[in-house]
Amino acid sequence: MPPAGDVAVSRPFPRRELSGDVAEVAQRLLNALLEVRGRVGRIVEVEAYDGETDPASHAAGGRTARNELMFGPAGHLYVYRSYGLHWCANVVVGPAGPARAVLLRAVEPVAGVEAMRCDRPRIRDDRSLADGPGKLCAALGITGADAGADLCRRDGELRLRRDALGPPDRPAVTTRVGISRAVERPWRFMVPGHPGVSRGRPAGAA
DNA sequence: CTTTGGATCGTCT
DNA sequence: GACGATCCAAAGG
Repeated sequence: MPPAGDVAVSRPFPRRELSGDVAEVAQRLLNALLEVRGRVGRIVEVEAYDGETDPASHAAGGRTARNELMFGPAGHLYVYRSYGLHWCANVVVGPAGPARAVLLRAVEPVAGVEAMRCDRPRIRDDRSLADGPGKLCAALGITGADAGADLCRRDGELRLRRDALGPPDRPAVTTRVGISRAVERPWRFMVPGHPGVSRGRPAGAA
């Protein structure tokens, strides 16, 4: 039996499932596999950002050089630098035009864990390797050089995959983390009961 | 367990 | 010139 998360028993994430209501697409991405040059994580926490209609989105102010990728076709990677220090990764949601995207906030490491530990030597507990949007990129090795990558290709260095484990029937939902506008929208989705979700407190919480 | 402050720089006002 | 879709270590209960 192959180990859980083995990309050999997975298939490309269908691009058509990455278009439509951004909150629904976000939930569809839960439990999908993200493979980056041999390292694999299972997506356990995401947030939806609804383009120019969403005051918390990077696209709220319209098209700029930074957010350009968000306006493009579904299935590509939008990467940005947070606080001048950390990389954060989004899956662009279709159709092209509205700048919808899903922020990947946490993955459970399932392959290439040695390489992740090697890149993050200060992390003692494997549960903390990728339980945050910046930590996820550090663990998987995602940087600005990966911006624009097509995650739905069979042969890419970065691939979004689906295995036998589908999205949860009833994902956990809260408001989004770390934002100051549109804080009331319940657009953070998590695999229920999973230990590997980020530490951030939802916006709008007491 | 929780809270706090520092790091650090591209982007847009 | 201000502000982040953050992380970490240190200090306090």
